[in-house]
Amino acid sequence: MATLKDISRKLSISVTTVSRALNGYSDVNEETRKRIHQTAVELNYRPNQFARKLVTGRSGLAAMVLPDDFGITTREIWFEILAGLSVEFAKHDIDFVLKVSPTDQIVNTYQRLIERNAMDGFVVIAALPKDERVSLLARNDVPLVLHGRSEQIVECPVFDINNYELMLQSMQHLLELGHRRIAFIGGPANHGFMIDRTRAYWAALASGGLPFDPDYIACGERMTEELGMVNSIRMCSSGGEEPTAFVCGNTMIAKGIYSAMQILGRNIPEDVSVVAHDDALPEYRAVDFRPALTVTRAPLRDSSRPLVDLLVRRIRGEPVESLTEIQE
Amino acid sequence: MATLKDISRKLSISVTTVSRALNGYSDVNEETRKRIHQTAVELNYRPNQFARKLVTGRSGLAAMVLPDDFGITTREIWFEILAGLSVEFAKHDIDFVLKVSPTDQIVNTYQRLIERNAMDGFVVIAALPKDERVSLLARNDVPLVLHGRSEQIVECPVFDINNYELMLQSMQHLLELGHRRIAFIGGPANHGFMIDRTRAYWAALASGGLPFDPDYIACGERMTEELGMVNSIRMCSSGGEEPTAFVCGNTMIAKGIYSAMQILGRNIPEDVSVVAHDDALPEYRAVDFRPALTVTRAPLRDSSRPLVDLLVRRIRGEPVESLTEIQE
DNA sequence: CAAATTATTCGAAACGTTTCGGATGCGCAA
DNA sequence: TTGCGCATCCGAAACGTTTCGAATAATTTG
Repeated sequence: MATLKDISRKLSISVTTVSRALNGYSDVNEETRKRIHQTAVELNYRPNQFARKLVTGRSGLAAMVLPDDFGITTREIWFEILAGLSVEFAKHDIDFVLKVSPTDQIVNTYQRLIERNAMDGFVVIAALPKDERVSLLARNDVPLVLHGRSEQIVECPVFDINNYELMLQSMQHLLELGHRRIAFIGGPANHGFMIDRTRAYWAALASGGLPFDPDYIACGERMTEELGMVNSIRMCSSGGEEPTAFVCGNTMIAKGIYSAMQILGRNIPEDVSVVAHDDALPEYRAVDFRPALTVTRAPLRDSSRPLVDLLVRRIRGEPVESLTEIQE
Repeated sequence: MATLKDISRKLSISVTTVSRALNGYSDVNEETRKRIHQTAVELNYRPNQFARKLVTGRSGLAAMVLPDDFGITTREIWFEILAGLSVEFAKHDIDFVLKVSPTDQIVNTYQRLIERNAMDGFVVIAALPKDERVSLLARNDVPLVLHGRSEQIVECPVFDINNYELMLQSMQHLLELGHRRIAFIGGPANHGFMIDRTRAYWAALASGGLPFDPDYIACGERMTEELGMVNSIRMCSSGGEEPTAFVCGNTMIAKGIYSAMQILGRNIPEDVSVVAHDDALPEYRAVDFRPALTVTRAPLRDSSRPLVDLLVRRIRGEPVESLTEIQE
């Protein structure tokens, strides 16, 4: 592998100047810079990341730690997130490392990673209102970016979607269609996004002059087809009045409801309407539902880029105040 | 972060000795070694990977590059593989980096990674008989481990299952049950494992004195439920004689066949038998099939460890001849 | 007892960068 | 002429480790 020294020798120019030329400093003559660039290409020079890290403190590595039981979501969704992050980080010349850890060891894993000091930053998905991972990282001054808002007042960039607003939209849509019994099948109750959506659900009901029926809301640790299926069947066969519409936390839940309705012999959209938040996968895209599914969109794919951008800017030292982004 | 120098200073022992003590060299007194270890713990010392890399050439990083269209398999399967690798590499103190690349850029991605010289090794899954990735890595002397055999004579460790033998078992099982019309729904025709299985399929037919009917074999780039569904329906409704048994490339294909048979009103196992190779996911485990699915087992989960072990040993410089492992 | 061996320790160089603090030469104003 | 500012370049130190070669002291061997 060619090194700075090789270029320096070949051109009889000091290593310093070569380094500064390649890094775009202004105190090197345009002429020399050109020659240096040229020989760099000729010799197929690639900077040694490790030498660089040694002196700058940057490693060109970012990581995500995830639980081996998938936490709130599914393999497919995780993969989608991972793939997106990998691609986006690559654009910034950062290698993306994946750590899978037993669920009860997550914090330890972070601890070890922090101590080793080998990661430039972390992506934390599905932050809890009070999140131990977040406070640990923040305490140690390790850059991180959050998906989902956290109550803690930590200085870190956050990317989120406006869950309250999106939920409100879904509800209003259904209310306008004349629905009076609207069920909500969401996700894990303790997560920020679920709290926001539930608040919006209440608010919409209230604005429509409708009562809140606790039987019409379902939470679950994992937002899967199964969750949608099981809960919609329960709601439709409890003997009480059946809901005429469902709002779902994601499209997989909607898929589950579609199956359930088929089993129960209900027709969509004649007997029951289904709307969902489309955060999911191409295969689950709303357009592929028969009959079509109404959605509020904010696909996961689209969140990788803002997440990575925010983290990179944080790593570069931009002030955190400027680094919160809410997608409407 | 504490460094060797900190320990050295605190104990008035040279950096050299501290380093050698910590790395388990034999030329340091047991007594001093103990003291050094102790202060290392006290100071919470962690070796700086980058300094180490700079001098040893090892980075503590291993990577896998995968296509953004998932190649032959699905998100779930990829995730399962990734998770397994991450866990296993962690045991060897190696960080696992994930690179997702546009399918037509895969080789370029490898090229860049090789040039940067930042990875200790690579895992290559689903090697083709003549695989450009493999030859590129091998040519550049980069350690890699292969899942699936490659025709090329490259010096690299290989982990594989005995596809020929497993297929033979499945077929013999069905032949013993008296089946005469056995269909095979496999995977991508150009892959080594598929070639082996097809050979075994032929051999088994021949040994049972049965003719080979090209309508009874189906290949497909992606081994999904859909593949199983579409092809089994086609085979059962082509007008000709229907197969009485299916052998599947994996359990997802089997799942698709189960659905198809339900749609067509065929009963398993009365009307048709299904056996599969169980390489897949916990949710697709054979025991969960109703009625039960007969399988030859070699789950993906179990392959992470041998893959990682082989790669690590290769990186450490063990001779390659000893590094091929075929699971029966 | 001298010589050879062994056990233990260490100094210094090396890995490939970045960066601080000058150095040099030149043109230009005073 | 002197002094200043500017453009351009460079030497040397530093980052934290590993490792080669040698030094020292202790022990064994002949």
